[in-house]
Amino acid sequence: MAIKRRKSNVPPPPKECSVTMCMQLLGGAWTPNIIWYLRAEPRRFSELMADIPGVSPKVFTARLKRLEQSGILIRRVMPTSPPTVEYSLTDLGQELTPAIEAIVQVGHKLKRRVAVSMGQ
Amino acid sequence: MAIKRRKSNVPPPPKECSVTMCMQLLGGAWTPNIIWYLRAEPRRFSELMADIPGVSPKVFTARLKRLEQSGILIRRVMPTSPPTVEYSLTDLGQELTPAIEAIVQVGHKLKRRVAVSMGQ
DNA sequence: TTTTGTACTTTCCATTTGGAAAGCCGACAA
DNA sequence: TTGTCGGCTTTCCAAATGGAAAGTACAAAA
Repeated sequence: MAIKRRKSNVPPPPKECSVTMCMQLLGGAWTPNIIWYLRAEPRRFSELMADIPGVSPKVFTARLKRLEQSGILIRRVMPTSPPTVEYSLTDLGQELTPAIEAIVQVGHKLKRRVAVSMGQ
Repeated sequence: MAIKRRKSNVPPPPKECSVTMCMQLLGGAWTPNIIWYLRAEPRRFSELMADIPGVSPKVFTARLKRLEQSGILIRRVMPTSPPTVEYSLTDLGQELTPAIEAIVQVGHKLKRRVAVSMGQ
């Protein structure tokens, strides 16, 4: 029996994939965490790194650099001694916070699922 | 000059990182695309794979399996011949669609940024 | 009996990722 | 002159990732 292939009536299949483009930013280790900790206020390099235990300076600076180049965050060198560097989200970066909030929501439920399935 | 380390007054630092937990699901190649194409209606294996050009069957089934085991989607074998398999989002999976919509939004703007910077 | 269709699975391999550890730089304090 | 601080950078390496290509299983149609 032949099966008819249903045509998709899903809205617009994103042209040249916006999803993929944005996920190449968010995808690497620690990236969403950085945005999460910057969502309320600017934060310094060492503060942010302490917020996110486990990240190495190499990966951490790589992420910050990529996010800056993509216009998600801004890097400001403060005229202190020794110089300190402050990172903050741009408007574009702020648009990602609802995404990360939804991700956190689902993360919570995933944890409950695991907890429940381990409880029996 | 010593610099005072500002204490974070960001809300709750997610305990045992919900962000990271959920990103291990969403992180792999093609994962958000699968959710995107399932958000409106159930869809068959080969349909979904055609929706997402470039994905290999190996990676594709690996993603579907992981998403099923995490309770993001449901796999139903239909009593046809040859058997067909239909995938659909669970309620938990539906909670991810706002996240992916926000990601798409930012993806659009990233593309415009690139387009503009190439135009001059 | 051979072919077709659907949904995978397996093997192999190059590339990418990211962790650990150590080093670097300029300014200032001791 | 040596040490300290903040913010990185570099090197090395093991593990994870994902693509290509081929194979599998089962039922039905030809």
